[in-house]
Amino acid sequence: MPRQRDETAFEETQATIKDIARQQMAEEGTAAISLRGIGRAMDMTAPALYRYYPTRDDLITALIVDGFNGLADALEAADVALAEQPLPERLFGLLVTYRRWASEHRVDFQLIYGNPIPGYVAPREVTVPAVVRTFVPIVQSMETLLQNGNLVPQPPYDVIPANVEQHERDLIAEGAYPIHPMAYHLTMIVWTEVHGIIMLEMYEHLGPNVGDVDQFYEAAIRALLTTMGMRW
Amino acid sequence: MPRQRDETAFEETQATIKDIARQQMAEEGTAAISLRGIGRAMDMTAPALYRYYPTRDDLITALIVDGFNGLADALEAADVALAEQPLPERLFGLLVTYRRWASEHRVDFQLIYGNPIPGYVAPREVTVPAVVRTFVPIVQSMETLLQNGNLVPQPPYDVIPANVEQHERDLIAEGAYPIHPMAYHLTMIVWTEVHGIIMLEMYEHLGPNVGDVDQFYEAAIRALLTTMGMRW
DNA sequence: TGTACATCAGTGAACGCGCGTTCACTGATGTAC
DNA sequence: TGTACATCAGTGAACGCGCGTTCACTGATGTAC
Repeated sequence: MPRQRDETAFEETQATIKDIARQQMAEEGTAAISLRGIGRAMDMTAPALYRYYPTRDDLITALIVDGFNGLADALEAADVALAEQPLPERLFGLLVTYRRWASEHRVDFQLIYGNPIPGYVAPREVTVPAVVRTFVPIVQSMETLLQNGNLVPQPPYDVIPANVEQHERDLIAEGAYPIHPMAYHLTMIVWTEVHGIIMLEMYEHLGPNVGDVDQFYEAAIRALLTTMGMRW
Repeated sequence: MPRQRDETAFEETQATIKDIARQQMAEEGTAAISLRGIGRAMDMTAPALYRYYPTRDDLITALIVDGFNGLADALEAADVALAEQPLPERLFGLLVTYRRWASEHRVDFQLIYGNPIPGYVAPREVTVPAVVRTFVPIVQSMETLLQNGNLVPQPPYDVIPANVEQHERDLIAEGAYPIHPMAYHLTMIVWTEVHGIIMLEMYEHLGPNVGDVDQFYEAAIRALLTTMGMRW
């Protein structure tokens, strides 16, 4: 056999490329990602990068997948770490982790949930399964809470609007992931509040208004869960 | 006197430039704004545009200011239109207007609250007063509700976290805009939920999950206000 | 143990492109006399 | 009523730049014999 390529070194270089890309995005915005720029920062010529990613868009896709997986990993790890906690605190801990991950990985979060990069379209077959992973721990936690009676939906959260309920039922049936629509629905409500705070914070709109975002976040989420019917 | 420039025509051309810029952004993303592209669409050469905006960044700033003012105008108009309604429905109507404006002016909303355009920094002295205008109707409505006893903060929303309350008090004192911190605080909580739904919807993350976003939004906001202590 | 060579990672020049901006200019137009 | 001219809007060529991508190549390296 003739000379073979060193898979370890190859993957390390791929990782370096992604790291520098993330660094670039952190400095200049997610749209500023450029192969020539990465090459410059790596003391390599741009064409050399084509050995590692066939195209700029493939690099972006890899970064997006990493993003979703990073978030999912963080949530799954937190879920394990919180296993000893009472169930309500465990869900709360997951939500705190969600925001912490976002603020520690600003670029990845923007890549995943912010404006798309101009001229780039994420391939759905890659991203959809990645998104699902980030939902599972939270939805599952909500489902367990409902089953165990730690969360007893209170008015007006005990009623799901008709169209929404139908849609959520269909989704659950399609996905063959057996949970109660209420678990799904309450997750959606919490998720939107979580995202609102995170995104406003990320673009500097919330900090100036509330000062201590940590405190604001925890109070808002606890209040929301409480009024939904959480028994702490 | 020699020939003078036609102010009306001048402003019309400025407006056309902005319209086409918005159209371009709608098609290619907010970052895709380009003077050459606008020129092309207007059957004009790019340098001609420099008569109307001294620089690309000035055009973007003009678009951002238009955005904030458009949202503020819509809210103020809605506030007037809802004057006959009971106070709680009036606030609710404002919040519905907020989201409707966002979905009818996606580009402007992204420009205002989404990822910043790479290489562009909004001048704060221009944007800050513009943002304030969009808050006033909602905060004022919240304040009136509190004063009239239509909104009686319920636990756990009746307590503002210490640091947050201090910050909000300071802001109110600075701005010399006399409202109760609770009005400000409850506005922040509602505002973050509103934004979470809008931003997730805008980037296609919410629709696939709940189907009927109108219904989801209205139920979520009504539930939030109700659990805060609104007496409809 | 020594040598030929397949395969590797990376280079450097070049392609065509679009961008913001500058500059000297052209031709139209309306006012002043 | 006719003409000179200041000012206008817009043009076209050019600047320097950075981008993604292609291509033919170079030199290193490790394996096979």
